[in-house]
Amino acid sequence: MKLITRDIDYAVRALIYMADNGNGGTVPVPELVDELGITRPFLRKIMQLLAKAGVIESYKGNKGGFRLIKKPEDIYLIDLVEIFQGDFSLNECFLNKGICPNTSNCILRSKVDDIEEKVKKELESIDLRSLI
Amino acid sequence: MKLITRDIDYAVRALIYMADNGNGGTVPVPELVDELGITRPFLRKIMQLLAKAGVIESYKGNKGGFRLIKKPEDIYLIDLVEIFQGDFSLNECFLNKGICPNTSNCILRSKVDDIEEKVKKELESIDLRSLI
DNA sequence: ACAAATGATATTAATTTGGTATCATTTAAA
DNA sequence: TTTAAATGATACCAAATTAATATCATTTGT
Repeated sequence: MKLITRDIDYAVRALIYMADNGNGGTVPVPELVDELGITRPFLRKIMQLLAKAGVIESYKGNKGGFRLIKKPEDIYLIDLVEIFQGDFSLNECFLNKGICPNTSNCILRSKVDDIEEKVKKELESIDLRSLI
Repeated sequence: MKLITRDIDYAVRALIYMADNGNGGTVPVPELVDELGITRPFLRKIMQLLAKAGVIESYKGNKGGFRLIKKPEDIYLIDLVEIFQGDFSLNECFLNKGICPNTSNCILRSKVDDIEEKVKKELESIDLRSLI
């Protein structure tokens, strides 16, 4: 089971590179591809998502690229997890689409919910700055 | 991201049913199928794995079935997770098969490792008895 | 002998994840 | 004003994982 999927991992690398090397200006995807060794089309998709989510902003056209909007210390791992995976959840009920007549299993759910809360708090406490 | 996959969920239901209704004797798969609404071939595979792992034991032939070996209070959620998913790990390095020249990302790894440890401790603290 | 069970294993189907391709649009600069 | 270099949007494809099925051999109580 992966907590950090490949797109999140790549997003972290890209954002860290931008924080370190952007100097307030834009960084184009081809530069990130060269520096990070991530394939271009996949990284483009990742950058587009980050832009939609308001973590970076895009500049189209020649000499365009992406620029960090938020400060690294204001970007949390939980944000990236939710951008790429939707609402964070370790839990899910399998029995017949949600109506669970099985009390014992609902205990399982609630225990997993507790774990989920703790993991979420951890992810909320890790900001990009602390990863540089 | 799922912490509890379908096979683990089904295993929990089956084991709880056996603990509640087995009375020390064997419970055949067809009975579990009727009671739990899980498909037969899938449940058989799950039971075989649990038997190989030493959580239950099997009796072949007519009037055969499966019987709990361990007491419910000695079966932990971490055991079931590892039976069906292998060693528990939330972590993985993506960059070029492991040799990671990127210090910043190794910080990410170590932070995720910390979270993993905490989740593992939680899973080690939940036994089947507490789910009944 | 037979029916009812598991053992072992191969196969298929569905879902998710990872990755690619294409074309339109925008923009700086020669 | 043309061109090259970039992103936007979106559709598509491939690989991996997860979920489920199918089949046949073996065992065992009656």
